[in-house]
Amino acid sequence: MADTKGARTSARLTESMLDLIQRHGYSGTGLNTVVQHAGAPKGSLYFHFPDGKEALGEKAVELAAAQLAALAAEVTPGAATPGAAVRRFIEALAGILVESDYELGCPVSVVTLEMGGQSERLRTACANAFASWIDPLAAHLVAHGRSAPAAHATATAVVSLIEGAVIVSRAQRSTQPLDYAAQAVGILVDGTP
Amino acid sequence: MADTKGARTSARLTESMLDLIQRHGYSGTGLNTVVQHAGAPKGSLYFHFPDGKEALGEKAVELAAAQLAALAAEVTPGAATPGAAVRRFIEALAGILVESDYELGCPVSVVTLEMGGQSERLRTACANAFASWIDPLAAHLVAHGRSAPAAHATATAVVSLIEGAVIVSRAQRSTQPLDYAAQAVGILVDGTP
DNA sequence: GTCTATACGACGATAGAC
DNA sequence: GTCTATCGTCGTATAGAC
Repeated sequence: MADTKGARTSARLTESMLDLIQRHGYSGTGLNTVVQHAGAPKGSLYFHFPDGKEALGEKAVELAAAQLAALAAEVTPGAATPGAAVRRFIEALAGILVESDYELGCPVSVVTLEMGGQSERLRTACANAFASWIDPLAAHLVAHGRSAPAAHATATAVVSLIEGAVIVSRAQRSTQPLDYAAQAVGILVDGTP
Repeated sequence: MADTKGARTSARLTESMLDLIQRHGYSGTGLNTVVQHAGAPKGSLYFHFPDGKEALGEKAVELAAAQLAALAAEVTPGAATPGAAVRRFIEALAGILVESDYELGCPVSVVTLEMGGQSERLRTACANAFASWIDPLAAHLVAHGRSAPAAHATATAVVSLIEGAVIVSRAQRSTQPLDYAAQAVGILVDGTP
């Protein structure tokens, strides 16, 4: 079971990195804090992540992408229209934001803004994370009759809108911007207010 | 002219802080780097900003708000519709992004995400910055016949959309997400694709 | 108003024992 | 695989001369 335990330590480190990035950003998150938060042995960090902080950040971004995809899969089935599905997703995000007392922001956004110009590895990870949200949504819109180019454009705008609304909501400590984003999504995706 | 020189030093420090926050985030920007970038005497920092980094960050956020308002005032007059005005603004942002080789992100977004949960002072400064963009846009929409609540909702969504599109554009090193945002703004604001 | 010097902690990362 | 100890650097902030 040595591998299993090692894998769990690695996973806990990644989860802690993700949680702390959401709260304090990438540069604001120290590796000492990460191992402490994970309850992991400090000496194990560079065993599991020989490339150091950058590799850990990359895994955290990938985990964030997977977690939000899972949230979408959990919350959207049964929605009447694509727009309704997206609005359910936005409501779920608003719930997370309120539960955390507006301390959780999007880790992909903040890593993009802090490290996009300095680490090609992290910038690519963030670009892939955004694509992992845009592409399935675009495919869903195509399945509902949109042309592929229009679907891609709309899906990109919807992801951008949600991303921005999370930030404005956090700044204002209110879910109002997310609510307005949900309204706008109805117009953009379903064509009805 | 002692005051004038002091004021210029203070202004240069604020401008440098703003520039560096856009590139490396708040935590990633060291005060040593700021004074060096500003060509300012190191000993002068805590004379002009007795409250230290937090005060400097606050001024940088306020400067960012003013600079983007000035950009809007420069670029939007003469537009046929409110949506066309916003689209001109988005094109200007895309130009800045390309000229900087995708190194400049929104300082308000990144400060919100990094420090919103830790510094009430910075969180408030960011909320005020967002409001300073939302409120005039909402007023403009009211002047074009919208009801006040609808105008506020649409203006908030538009600012969120632009904010998010800047981030996604930076991650993808492409202005495409901003272009799609401009299309979506046409639908949301003017009601025509 | 600005200077130099420095306090003091946290940072990421590494070495070598076990 | 994990431990402790530590390296060198950089961070913010302060002190006291001028």
